[in-house]
Amino acid sequence: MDARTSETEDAAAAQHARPRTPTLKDVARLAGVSIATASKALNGRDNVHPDTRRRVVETAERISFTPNSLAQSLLAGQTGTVGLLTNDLEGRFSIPVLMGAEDAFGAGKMSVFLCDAREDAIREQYHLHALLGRRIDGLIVVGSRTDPRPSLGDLAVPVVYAYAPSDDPADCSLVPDNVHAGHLAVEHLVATGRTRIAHIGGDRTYDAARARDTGIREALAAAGLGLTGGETLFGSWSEQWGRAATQSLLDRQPDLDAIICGSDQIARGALDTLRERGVQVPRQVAVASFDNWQILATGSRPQLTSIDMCFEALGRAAADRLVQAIDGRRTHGVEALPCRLEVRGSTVEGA
Amino acid sequence: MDARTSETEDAAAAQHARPRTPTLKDVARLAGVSIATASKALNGRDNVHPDTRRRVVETAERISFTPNSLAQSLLAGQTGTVGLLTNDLEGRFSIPVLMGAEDAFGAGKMSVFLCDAREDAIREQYHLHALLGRRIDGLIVVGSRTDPRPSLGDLAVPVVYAYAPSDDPADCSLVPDNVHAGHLAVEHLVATGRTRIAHIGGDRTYDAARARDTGIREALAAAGLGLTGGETLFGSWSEQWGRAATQSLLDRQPDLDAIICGSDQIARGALDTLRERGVQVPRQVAVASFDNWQILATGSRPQLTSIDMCFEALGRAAADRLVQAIDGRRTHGVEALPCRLEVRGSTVEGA
DNA sequence: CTGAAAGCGCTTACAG
DNA sequence: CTGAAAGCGCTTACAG
Repeated sequence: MDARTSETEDAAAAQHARPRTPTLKDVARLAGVSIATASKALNGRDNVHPDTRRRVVETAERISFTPNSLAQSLLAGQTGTVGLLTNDLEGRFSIPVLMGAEDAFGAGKMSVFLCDAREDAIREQYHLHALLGRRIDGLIVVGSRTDPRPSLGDLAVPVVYAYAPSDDPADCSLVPDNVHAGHLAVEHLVATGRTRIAHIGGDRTYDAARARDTGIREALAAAGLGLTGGETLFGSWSEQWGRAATQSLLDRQPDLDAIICGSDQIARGALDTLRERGVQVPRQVAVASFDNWQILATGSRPQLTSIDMCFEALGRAAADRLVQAIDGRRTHGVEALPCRLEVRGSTVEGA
Repeated sequence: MDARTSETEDAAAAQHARPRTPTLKDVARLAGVSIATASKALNGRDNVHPDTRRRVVETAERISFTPNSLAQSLLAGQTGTVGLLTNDLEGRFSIPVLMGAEDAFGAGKMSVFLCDAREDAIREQYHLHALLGRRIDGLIVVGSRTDPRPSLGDLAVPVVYAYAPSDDPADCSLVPDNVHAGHLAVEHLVATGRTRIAHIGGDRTYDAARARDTGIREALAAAGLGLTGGETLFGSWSEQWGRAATQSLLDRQPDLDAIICGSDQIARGALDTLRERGVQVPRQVAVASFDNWQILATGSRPQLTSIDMCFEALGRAAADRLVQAIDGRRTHGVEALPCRLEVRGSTVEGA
C-alpha cells in the first residue's frame, strides 16, 4: 500500500470514505472481553457467562458486526460456496437448475458462483481456475444439450454434470430421461384414444431429438402401433420447421389423428398450419410436444400439452449428489431423471 | 477437529480421500526456498534471482498449485467478487444483465455470486447477509419490473440497481428508457409511411407499460399525428390479450395502418388475429412491439419488428458504475439507457 | 537476492 | 468462566 498524502486526494477519499467494516476485535474491545471470548459468545459455545454473552451479542448488533466468512473459511477448510459453470446462460436450462440447486442447498447455506463459458473451452478453463482459486467446495457443470461433453478430469473438488453428461463414466452425470419423455407422450395419446400418431422431430444431430424418437417408437410398439408416416421427420427446433413439416405430413397422411412435436416451438408451427388447413385441434388431431416452455405452451390456441423436463428437479438432484460427494460419498455414471406430462387443450378438449 | 480413529472410517475416508490441496508452503519446501521468496517469485516481484524464480514456477506447475484466493483477499481487503441479487431468475432480465456484467468486469477478473430473492423481502435479507459476510466488493440488484423498489439503504459496499430503480434518489439506478423505446417505434413507423397508428398496451399497473405509451404519444404528437382509436387499450402481457384487443381494434378502426404492441407476446396475438381476418402484414397493417424476445420475435410469420431493451448494455453499465463506486467515484440518481430498434418483416416487406 | 516476522480476521485447544 | 497463543494461507515491509 502506498501512502496517499496529497491533500486533495485525502479530501476526495474522505468524502466517499466508508467506515472500516467492524471486526471481531472491535466487538471484543467495545464489550470489554477478549477476542476468544467474543467469538465463543457469538457462536453459542458453552462456558460463557450469560451476562458476558448478552453484552457481546448486544455490542455486535449495535455495530452491525458481520463475521468475515473468508477468515472462517480459511480455518474451516470449507467455504460453503459452489461453482455453477454453464454454457447455456441465454438458454433455459441453467436457471431452473440453479433454482433447484439453491433450494436443495437450503437458502443461504451455500452461495453459488455462476460463470458462463459460452461454449468456449478456453473461457471454461479460465473460469475453472478462478473457481478453484476461490476454493469452492464443489462444482456443477451445466451443458446446453444432452449430448456428452468432455470430462473436466480429476479436480480438487467433486463435480456433477447436469443436462450435458460427461463422456467419462467415472464422473457423476444427471440428465433428463428423453426416452421416458417419448413414452409419456405416446401413452397419453393412446390413453385418450389416438391410434394414428406421427412424429415431427427436432434437429437430428441432437441426442435429445433421437432419444425422444426412440421413446416414441418403443411406446408405440408396446401399444401394438406403428409410427404414422413410417418415419420421423427430423428438421430443426423452430416454428418454421413445424409449419413446413406439418404441411407435408397432412398431404401424405390426411388420416392421422395425432402429432407429437419434438419441441414446443415445432408444435406452435404445427398448430398454425393445422388451423390454416381447417383441421380442428384436438377434435380431429391432437398435438403434444416436449419442453413445456411456458411462454410458448400457454400462449397458443389451444394451449399445448407438453412434457416438462423438470429442470428444477435436475438441479436439486445435482445439488444432492454434490453434497453427498463433498461428504465423501461419491456416485458415478449417468443417471436419467423422469419427466412429467402437463395436459392442456391441444390433446384434451377443454383441458 | 475431532480425531477419527475408527478403522472403518479411516478405510472409507481413504477410499475417497482427495490429496490435500497444495499450499505455497509446499511449493516453497519442494523448491528449497522460503515462503516469502516463493510468493515473490510467483507474483513476478523484483529482486528474485532468475534461476530461483524458474525453479519455483516449475515446482508450482508440477504440483498444480493454485493460490488460495481467500487468504489473498483477507490481506488485500478486496475479494474480487460481487453479488448479483435478483428477483427475476425465471425471467429474462437477470441473465443478459449478468452476461453484460461479466463482460464489463473482464473475464475472470471478478466472480459473481448469484442469488434469487424471488420477490421475498425476507429471503432478500438472508442473501444480503450471506453476501456481506463473504465480503463482496459491490452489489448489483436486479428487479423484475421498472417500477421503483425499496432501497437497501446504506451498506458496507456500493450498490447499483438495475432494471428496477431504487426509490431513494441517493442510490445509483439504471433502467431501460421505455419512453425512448416508444419514440423509436413511432419514428420507424412514420418513416415507413404509416399515419394511422394504434397502440395495444400491456398491463397498465406496470411502469414500463405507461412509459412506452408516453413515448408513443410524444412521438406521434411530434409528427403531427394522434393515436388512432383515441386511447391506448391496456390489458395484460399475453398473446390472449393481443388477440382480443386486435379484434376490437379492427372492429372500431378498420382503416388503421399500424399497431404498436406493448410486448412481443401481445404482438404474436395481434398477428394471429390479423391473419384470421385476412389482413396482410405489413402491406395493409404494420406491427411493431417491444422486448425483442428472440423466441417469439423470430418464430412468427412475418417476423416481428421489435424494440430491444439492451439488457446486456444495462449489465455492462451497471458493472461500470459499480467499479467506479468501488474506486470511490460514486454516482447517483436514475439513469435511463437507450433502446434499439430491430427491423423485421412485420413492418417492412421482405426485411 | 533471500528469509524471518508481522499481520489479515477468525476459531479452537489449552492454561489459568 | 476467561484469555493468551497458535494457526488457516498468503503478502509485504524490513533486516540481513
